[in-house]
Amino acid sequence: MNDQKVPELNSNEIENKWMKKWSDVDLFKSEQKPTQKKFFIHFAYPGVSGYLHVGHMRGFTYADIISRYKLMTGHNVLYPAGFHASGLPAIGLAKHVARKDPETLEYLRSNGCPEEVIQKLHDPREVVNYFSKIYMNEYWKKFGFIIDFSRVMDTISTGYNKFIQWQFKKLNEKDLLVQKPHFAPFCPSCGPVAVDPSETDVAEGGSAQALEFAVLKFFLKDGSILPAATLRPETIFGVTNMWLHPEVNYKKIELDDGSIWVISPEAAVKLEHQRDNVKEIGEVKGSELIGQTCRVPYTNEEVLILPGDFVDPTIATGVVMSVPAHAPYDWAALVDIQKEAVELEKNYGIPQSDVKAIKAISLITTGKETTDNPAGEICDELGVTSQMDTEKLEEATQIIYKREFHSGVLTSICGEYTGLKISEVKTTLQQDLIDMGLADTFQEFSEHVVCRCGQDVIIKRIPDQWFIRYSDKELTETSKTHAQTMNVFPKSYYRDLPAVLDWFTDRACIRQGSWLGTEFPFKKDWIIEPISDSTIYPAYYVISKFINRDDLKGEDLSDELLDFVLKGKDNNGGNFGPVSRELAEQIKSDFDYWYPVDINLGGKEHKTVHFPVYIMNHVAVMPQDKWPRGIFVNWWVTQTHGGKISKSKGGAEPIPDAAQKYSVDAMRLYYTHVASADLDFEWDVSAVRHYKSRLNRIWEMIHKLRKIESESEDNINDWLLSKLANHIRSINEIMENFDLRGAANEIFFGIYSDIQWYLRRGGESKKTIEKFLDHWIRLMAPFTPYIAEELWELQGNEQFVTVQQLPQFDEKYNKPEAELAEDYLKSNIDDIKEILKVTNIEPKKIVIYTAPEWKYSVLDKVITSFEGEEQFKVDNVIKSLMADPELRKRGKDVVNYCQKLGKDLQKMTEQDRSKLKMDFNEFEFLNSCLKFLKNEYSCEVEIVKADATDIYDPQGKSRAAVPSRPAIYVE
RNA sequence: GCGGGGGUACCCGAGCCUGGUCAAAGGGGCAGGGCUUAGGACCCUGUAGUGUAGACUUACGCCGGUUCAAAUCCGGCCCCCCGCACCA
Repeated sequence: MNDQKVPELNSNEIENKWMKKWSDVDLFKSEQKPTQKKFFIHFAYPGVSGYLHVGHMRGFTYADIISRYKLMTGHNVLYPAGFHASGLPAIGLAKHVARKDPETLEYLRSNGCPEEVIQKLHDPREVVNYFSKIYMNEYWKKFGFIIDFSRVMDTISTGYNKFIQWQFKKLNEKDLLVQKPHFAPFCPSCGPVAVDPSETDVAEGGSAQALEFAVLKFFLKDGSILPAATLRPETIFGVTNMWLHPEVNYKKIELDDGSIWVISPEAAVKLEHQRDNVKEIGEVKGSELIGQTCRVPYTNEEVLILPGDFVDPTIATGVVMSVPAHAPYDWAALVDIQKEAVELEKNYGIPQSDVKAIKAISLITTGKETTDNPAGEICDELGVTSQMDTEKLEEATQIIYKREFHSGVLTSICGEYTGLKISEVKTTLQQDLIDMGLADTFQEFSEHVVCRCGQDVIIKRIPDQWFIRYSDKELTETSKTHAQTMNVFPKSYYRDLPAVLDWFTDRACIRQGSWLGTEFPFKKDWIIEPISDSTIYPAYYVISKFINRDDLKGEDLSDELLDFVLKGKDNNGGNFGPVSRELAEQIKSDFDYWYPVDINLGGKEHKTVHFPVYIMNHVAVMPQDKWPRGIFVNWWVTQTHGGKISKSKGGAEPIPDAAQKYSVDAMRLYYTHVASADLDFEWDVSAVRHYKSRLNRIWEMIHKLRKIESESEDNINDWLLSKLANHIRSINEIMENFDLRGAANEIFFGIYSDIQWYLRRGGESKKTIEKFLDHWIRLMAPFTPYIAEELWELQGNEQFVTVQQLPQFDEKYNKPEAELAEDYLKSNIDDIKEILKVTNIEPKKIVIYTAPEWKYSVLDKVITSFEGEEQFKVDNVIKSLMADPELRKRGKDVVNYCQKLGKDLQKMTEQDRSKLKMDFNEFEFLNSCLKFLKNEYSCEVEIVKADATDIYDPQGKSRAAVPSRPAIYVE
C-alpha cells in the first residue's frame, strides 16, 4: 500500500498493442451462430466529405459501447460500417480541389494529406477511396471499434447500384412512385444546383429558402395584367394603389393562356423557367404606366399606379401592391409621396387631390390597435421617418406580421371572409382567387442566390419530376404503428416519431446534374438523390461480405437474386444466373439470421429526414419481420463557444491528434459521461484532460490494490462486495435502456468512490479485492476497452476481456445489513462533523451513547403495531406498552418517545422502516470501528450504552440516544 | 408558422415519467487542510444563509393551484434552443 511505484499508463502503447492483438485473431468478424441471440447495430454511415472532426466520434463511440455491451451479455453482434458517397459531399470537395480553392488546400494540408494525394483529389472517386481509408484506419480502428471491416461498402459501387435499383422497382410495383411538377433551384448556365448552407454549388445565398408568392392579377385598362407578388394575399381588401419603379423597362409577356403580364425583366427570366410557352411581346417603361389606374381583383376597385423607387425589380415580379394600413413599407412610401404631390402632378399629371385622397384601409383587427391604421401606428412607435428607414421598417414589418398572423381577424369589409382568422384564411383565399382566375403563384428565394459561375440562381419548374409517395395513407399509418413498437432513444424522439411520419410528404427522389449515385431505373441520366438511396442499406451489409470476398460480383445482383434473398421469393426455378443456388441460399440464410436491424444510430440531424424514410422504405419493400427494431439518436458536440464544429472555422483538432494527446479511452469516456446522449455539449479540451487523469487515477488505484496481500474478515468486505453487486444490478438495468452516461457514472465514479471508502475504512482482504477487480475491470471494458484489456491481462487472465461476459447480479453478495452498518457509521460521522463545525471544538474526546434497551423494545412494538393496523393510533400502543411494569416506571419518557416515533414512522418509506427492523447491534458495530474513529479524529473515542451504569456523561447527552441514532458528546 | 426540446446552486450536468429517502448525484472550478524538497498528482473538508450540539430558514425561470407533503403533478406567463426537404 505504501509503495508508490506504479508503472506509468502509456495509453498510445496500450492502444497499439491491443489493436494488433484483436486484429491478429480477427476478433470482430461476425458469423452466424444459430444458438446465440443476434444483435445488429450500425450507425448512419457518414457522407464522404473530407476529414471528420472529434464531434463525429461521439455517435460512433456510442454505437461501439452498445455493441461491446451486447457482446458481453451473450449476443452475437454484427456491427458493420460503410460510406455514403452519393450526392454532393465528395463532388463538392473534388470541385474545390479542382478549382484550387486555397482554403480547401490549406485544410487538406493541415490535416496531413500528402501532396501526391491532393493532386488526385479533383476526382470524386479518389476522394471516396482516400477518405474511406482514413475513416477506417485513423478513426474507427484507432478508437477500438468492434466493426466487422470485412463488410465495408460504399454507395457508388456496382453492387450497391443494383441493390438500389431493385429497391426502386419494388417501390414502383407498390405504386409508391409518382410523377408530378416540381420546383427546384437552377442556374441558367450550369443547370441544377444545390442550395444548402455548405454552399458547395453557390457563391452566395446558401441559406435561402424557396418561397411561394401569391400573384394577384391587377387588370390594366387594355386588359393586360399587373401581377403583384405577395406573401399576404388576404390584404387584397386593403389595397389603395400600386407601386412600379419608374425607371424599369417592364416586359410584356404573353402566357400560354393568352393573358399578358407586365413584369420586370428579371422576373421575365424567372417566369420562363416556371411556365411553358412564355412569349415576350413588348416593353413598357414604368413611368409610362404611372398615373394610370388598374382594377383590383375580387374587390374590383380602381386604384392609381404610383412611382416607387424602392421597388426592387429583382424580387418576385417587380410589381408591388400597396396596403398602407398593414404594410409599414407601403405606409412610409405613401406618406413620402403625399408630401411630393405637387411634383407628382407636374411629372405625371396625377391630380394632387387624388394622391392626397388616398387613405389607409384597415382590413384586419387584432383587438389591440387603437386606430384603423396599424402599420402607421407601429411606424410612429418605432419612429420611422421615411421609406429609407429600412432597418426600422423591417422590424415593424416583423412585428405586425407576427401579431396579425396569430391573432388577426378579417374585418367586415372583407365580404364572405369577414371574421376569419388570418392564419386560416391565407391558403383558402389564395386558392379561391386562383380558382376564379384572379391569382397565380410565383416561386422565389427568400434572398439572392448566386451560382459559383456568377449567374443568379432561379427556381425552375420540372414538369414531370419523380417522387416517392410518402404521403401514402396506408404506408404512413403502418409505419406509425410499427414505430410505436420500436425501441427508440431518447424517449422524446419516440413520442415525436408519429408526428414526423405524418408530416413527411412526397419527396422528389431523382435529379439531374453532376452528382454521384445510382441511375434511376425509369429515366435515363437521372440520378437517385442521396436521401432516397440510403434507406434500406443495412441489408446490403449482409451482401457486401460476399462481394468483398469475391464470391460474386456486383453486377450479379439480379432482381431475381435480390427478391430471393431479401423477400424470400423463389419464383424462377432457382436460377440466379452466374450465382449458384447454394451461394444464394447462403446469402439468404445470413440475411434471415441478421435482419432486422436492432439499432440504427445517428445524429439528431437525421430525426426528420433519414429515420422516417428508413422506417417507411423498410415497411414499403421488406417483409414485416424485417422491419427495423430500434433507433438511437445522439445530439452533437459543438464548438467551444456554441455552434456547429466546422472545418472552415478551424474548429477542433484532427481526430488522430486528439486521440494521441488525450488517449482513446479518455475520449470515449468523455463522450459518454460529459452529457446525456440527447444534449449538445461543447468540445472542451480541459474536460477531456480531466477524464484522462481520472483513468490515470483508476490505473494507479488498481495497482495499489494489487499489492494487498493480507486477509481480513471485517464487515467492510461484505460491504464492498454488496455495493458492487448492487452497482452491477443497476448498471445492467441502466444499460438495457441504453443510458450510457448513467452506467459510466456508476462504473467510473460510483465504484471508484466505494473502493476509496473501503481503503479508508482499513479494508485489506486480498480475496475480496480480487473478486472486486475481476468484476470492475469487466464493467469498464465496453467503455474503455484498452485500459480494461491491459488491466485484465495484468490480473493474469489469458483471454480478451472484450469477449468476457459482464458480471451479473448475485444475490449471495447482496448484504443489506452490511450496507446498513456502513451507512450508520457515515451518518454518525456526519453528525460529529456537524457538531464540530458548530461548536468549533478541537476534539479531545468523543463519547457515543447507543440507545437504552427499553427504547429498542418500544420501537419494536410500535413498528409491529404500525404495520398491523390500518389506522395507526399512538394511544393504543401506549396503552399496551404500559402493561409492562418495566416501561411503566418510565411512563413520561415512553410516551414522549412513542409520540415522536409515531410521527417519524408516518413520514418514512417502507424501505426506511425495513431498515429499522433489521437485526443490527449498534454497540458491537461501533466498537469494531473504534480504531477507525480514533484515527479519523485523532482523539480518544468511547462507545457506551446509554443505560449502562456509571457512564461518563457530563452533559446528560445520553438521554437523547435512540435506536439508529446514538447520542454524541464531544469535548 | 409547423413540429419538438428546455430553463436546476459559481459552471457543466443528474433528478422530473413513478411526489416524501432532495440543500438536490456526479464532474469541474474555487477555498482550507494533509502528503510532498517545491509544484503537479493524489487524499480529506468546505462551497445558500443563520446557528457554541447533530438543526432551522430560504431555495430548482415567474405566478397561481392540487396535496399532510412539489424541483417533481395541474393551469397561466416569460425566456432560450433545435429540425423543417432535395441538405447524408
